[in-house]
Amino acid sequence: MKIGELAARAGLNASAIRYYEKMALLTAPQRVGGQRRYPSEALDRALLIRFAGDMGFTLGEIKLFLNGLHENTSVGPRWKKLAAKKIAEVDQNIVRSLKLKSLLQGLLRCHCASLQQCVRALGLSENLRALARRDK
Amino acid sequence: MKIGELAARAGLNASAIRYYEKMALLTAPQRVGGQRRYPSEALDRALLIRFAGDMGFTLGEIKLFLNGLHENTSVGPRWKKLAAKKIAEVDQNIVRSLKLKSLLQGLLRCHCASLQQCVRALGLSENLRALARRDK
DNA sequence: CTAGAAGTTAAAGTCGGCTTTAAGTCAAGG
DNA sequence: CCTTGACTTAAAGCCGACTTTAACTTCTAG
Repeated sequence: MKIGELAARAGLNASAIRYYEKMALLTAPQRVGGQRRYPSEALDRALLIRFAGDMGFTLGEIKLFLNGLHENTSVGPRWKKLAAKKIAEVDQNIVRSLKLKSLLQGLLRCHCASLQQCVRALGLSENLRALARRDK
Repeated sequence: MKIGELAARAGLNASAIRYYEKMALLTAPQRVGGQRRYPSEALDRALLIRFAGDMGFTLGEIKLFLNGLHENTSVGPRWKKLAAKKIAEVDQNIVRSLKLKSLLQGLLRCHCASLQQCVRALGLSENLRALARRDK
C-alpha cells in the first residue's frame, strides 16, 4: 500500500502520516524506489492513532501506548498502569459529559430572560464550582 | 472583585480573563483607577466559560452560546438549535468514550504478544473503521 | 515517450488558546 | 513617603498537531 492509499483508508492526510513517522508513532516502512510501501497492519495502527487522537490523546500518550503494546513480552505492568489511568480519565469524561448534557437540557427548558436568571433558577453556580477540574 | 480574585475563584489565570475580554467572551467591566472591577455574576460566566472550554468547546462556540443567552428576549430558536446540536455531539462523544473504554479493557485482558494479534483477537479493525468520524 | 498524478524532503507557516515580557501605573500597609 | 504586590497595555512567544511550500523525483496510463 502506498502512502496515499493508507491515508485515504485511515481518513488521514498523507502529510499526517509522514508526520507520525517522524514522531515515531509509525515505523518507517519498506521503500520501493524511495516511496513508502505499507503492510496492511499499518492501517490498523493508523486507525488506532486517529481514533486515539480524536479522543483527545496527545501524540506522546499514543506513542507510549503503542510502544507498550509492542513490547513482545506481551502487555506489561507499565502499560497496564497507563491503560488503567486512561480508563479512569475516560470515566471522568463521561460523567462530565452527562453533566454538560443535563446542563444544556436545563438551559433549553428554562424560559429565563437572562443568564443570571437561569443560573439562579438552575443552581448552576454550585454545579459549575463542583465541576472544576483539579487536574490539568 | 478585582481580576486576581475573579481569576482565582474561577480557576483561571488573570491573563486568560483579559484574553476572554479581548475575544468578547466577557464584557469589559467597570474600572476603578484603570483597574477592572467585576460584579459577582462575572464569576458564573467565567466558570461557564472554563467548563465549556474544558469540555472541548472552542471559544467561538462558547461566544455564540453566551451571546445567545444574553438576547433578553429569552433563549431563542437559534440558540436552541445550537444547543441541540451540541447535545447530539456530547451524546456521540459519550458513545465513543464507552467504546474507547471497552477497547482499553479488551486490551488489558488480552494476553497477546503483539498489537497485530490483539487486533485480530479483538476484531479491532472493524471496530476502528466503524468509529471513524465523518465530521470534522 | 511523455504528461500528469502521486511521491519525496526540509523548512516554514498556521491556528487556537493562552502565557510571557517589557515597561510601566495603582493601591494598601508600615 | 515608600515599598511591595497587584494591576495595566501591546506585542511577542509558545505548544501541539499538522499543513503548506518549493523544488524536485518517480510511477503509470495512453
